[in-house]
Amino acid sequence: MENRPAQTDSESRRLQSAFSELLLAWYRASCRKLPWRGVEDPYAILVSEVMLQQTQVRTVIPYYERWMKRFPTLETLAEADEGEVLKAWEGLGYYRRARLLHAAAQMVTSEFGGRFPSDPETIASLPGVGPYTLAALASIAFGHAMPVVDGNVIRVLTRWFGIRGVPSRLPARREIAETARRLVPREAPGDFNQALMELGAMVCLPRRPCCLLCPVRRGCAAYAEGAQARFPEAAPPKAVIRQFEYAGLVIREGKVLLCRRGDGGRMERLWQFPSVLLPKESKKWSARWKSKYGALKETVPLTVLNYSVTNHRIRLELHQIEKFQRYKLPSAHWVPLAEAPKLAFTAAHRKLADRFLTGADRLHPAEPWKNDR
DNA sequence: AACGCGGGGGC
DNA sequence: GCCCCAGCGTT
Repeated sequence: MENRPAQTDSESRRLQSAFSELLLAWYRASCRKLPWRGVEDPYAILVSEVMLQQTQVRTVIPYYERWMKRFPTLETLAEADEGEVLKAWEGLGYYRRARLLHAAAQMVTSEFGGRFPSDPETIASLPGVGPYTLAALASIAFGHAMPVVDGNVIRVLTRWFGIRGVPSRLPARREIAETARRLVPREAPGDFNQALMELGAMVCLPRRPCCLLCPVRRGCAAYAEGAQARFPEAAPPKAVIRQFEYAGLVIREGKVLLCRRGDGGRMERLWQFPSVLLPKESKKWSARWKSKYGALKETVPLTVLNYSVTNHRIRLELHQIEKFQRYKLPSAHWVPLAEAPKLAFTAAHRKLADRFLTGADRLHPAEPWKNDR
């Protein structure tokens, strides 16, 4: 199957040469005003690009504003401690991004004397900077003609050029990358790249694209065939894994028992209530909880919360534990209630904390039990 | 080359 | 409910 537009070759070439100019003109006339648009500081651009990895603009905006207020320069970020960095990222997800961004700031400070590198190879060596972020930084901040390929670009190019195949697989991926490379102009590559992404975000939508508003609908293979919905080809969905989490709320003497998640696995270094994760719903959860944290008595069910982590669907039950005997505390700490809001929680446990920790010292403090100290 | 990783928004 | 999102690092 040929991957090219439905027009003749000469017609196709003519339309392709007009593609960049029409797209740029559209972008300059009607792009959104975003907090990082028009910014020249490479650090600020890096922050925005890392936040925008797999995260929608709408979600990123408030985080970006707060972040730049708290860490206005590369140095302030480099000097910050990890807890504060994670707190600023709390709720944004993919928490590894925050730690890699932190590491990148420290690397620029320590290895490049605080001067942000401008050559692509050095930019690529920064933690958390992959092919996309490299191209975005290089083109937007430094004017290098490097092609960005993100979800928006994949959708626009597969539709316009009628590129078949699942984009995450090599044949289609290679063709998309090559197409993007051919299109990116020497002049204003940063604007062009942003224009391509803006088109994908505002016009060439995953479902119900607004083709009548599209500046480049002439020449679009999918539009010509009415086949917008077939591009890009979807990969088979991943199986959903169901899990059941049981968390305990233990409060005593104005302190709450909290755990910090370890390295590796998900949501590294974030805080949560002590909990166990089981593959099945079970009334015997407390036995598992006991072997992990300590003996418990007189539990009171408080609430149920459903949430998801990638392809895991988790039903989370929170139980108040009135009597608790600690004998294992691998990663658990007694945290003063006033300190809990300052810690970075996972989103699900943050919801529990906001609901059950505020003013909790005035409720039912758990009682000492047995020889617990 | 495939997989794991968050959370929210839109329909 | 399901799909998607300005991807990256690891295996």
